[in-house]
Amino acid sequence: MGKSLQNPLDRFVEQFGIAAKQDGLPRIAGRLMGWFVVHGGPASLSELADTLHVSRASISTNARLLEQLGVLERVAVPGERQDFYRFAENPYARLLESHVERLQTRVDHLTQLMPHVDEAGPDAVSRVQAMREFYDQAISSSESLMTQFDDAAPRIMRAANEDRANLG
Amino acid sequence: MGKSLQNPLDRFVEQFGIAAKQDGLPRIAGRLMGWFVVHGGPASLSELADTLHVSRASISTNARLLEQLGVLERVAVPGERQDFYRFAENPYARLLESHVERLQTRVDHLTQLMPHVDEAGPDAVSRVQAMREFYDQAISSSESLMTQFDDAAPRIMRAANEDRANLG
DNA sequence: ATCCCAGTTCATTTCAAACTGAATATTTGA
DNA sequence: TCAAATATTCAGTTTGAAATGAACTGGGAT
Repeated sequence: MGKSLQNPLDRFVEQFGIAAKQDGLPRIAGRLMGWFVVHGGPASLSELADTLHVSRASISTNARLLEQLGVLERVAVPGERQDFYRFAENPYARLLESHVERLQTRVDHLTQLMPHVDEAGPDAVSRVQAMREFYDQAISSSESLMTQFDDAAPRIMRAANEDRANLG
Repeated sequence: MGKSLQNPLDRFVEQFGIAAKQDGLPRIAGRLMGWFVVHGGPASLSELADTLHVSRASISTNARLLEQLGVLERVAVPGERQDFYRFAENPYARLLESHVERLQTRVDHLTQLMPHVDEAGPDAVSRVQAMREFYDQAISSSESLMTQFDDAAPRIMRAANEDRANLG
């Protein structure tokens, strides 16, 4: 028998797991993300393994993956030896960044292709150019969306200024 | 021995196959799409099975999938019994539409969650709202991008006007 | 009416990725 | 330095989706 899908919170976590697979992430990564959206954290690995009913190894791997993506952050809890993770304050800019990177590699592939595509005829050239334009626009669009969610940009500028000051 | 990755055109097709997997499509669907971007078509199923070295069954299934997504179109070739596919004139608006649909189901999940999330505390409420806002913005962004690639929009408006005229 | 050709469907196989348990490494505290 | 607690890594297993071959269906042509 499967777990109760009655509880709306648990159901959401599972829905997120399914959704994750649709954009190429492991199911557990999605469930973790869903759990943290709801519960926030901080939570230890053992805790998570326990409540999501998966091995500690999977939790470890996938939590680090989400950390890479900027969705989770590792935090220390005073008097505790375990690692704790919590939902990042604002993961959205980072998520868009990863998305843009994926789009960019597509553009790179198209760029590599362009010098050779005329072999396939003039229509091929325009098809490839059209597709390249599409991805370029998609990137611009995502980048401008990023600025709306990016509270890191000001911080970066501040840091750069401080660096400059420290050099003098 | 793998196929020669020397030929830039073939390499591109394979790159597209890999990329497809990253957003949840079968590899063959990606390779098909890549092939059509370059070669345009029309091409018959047998032809495609032959040049991509996959079974006719797979080609059939995946070509129809891409037809669903608006990437390929079935065309008749005079004096030929076989079905032919070609790259759609402008698949990009359709692709964005599918993308928006996926985002929308996420929003739906969040909406279902909202009436129950206060159980998890006030922070949970704001986390969920923040995420919902993010997806809403992403949808708007994709929709406005759609209009740039949508040559159907004018057609729709024209149709609407004609409908109105016919009602009088 | 029958044969042939092409597309689809379906049961089975293949394969890659996810997940796991156990072993290893690392960190902390005594 | 050792022991305990925790995290990571890795080899093996499981799982599920993708791909296949064969059977089935339909639609023309002869």
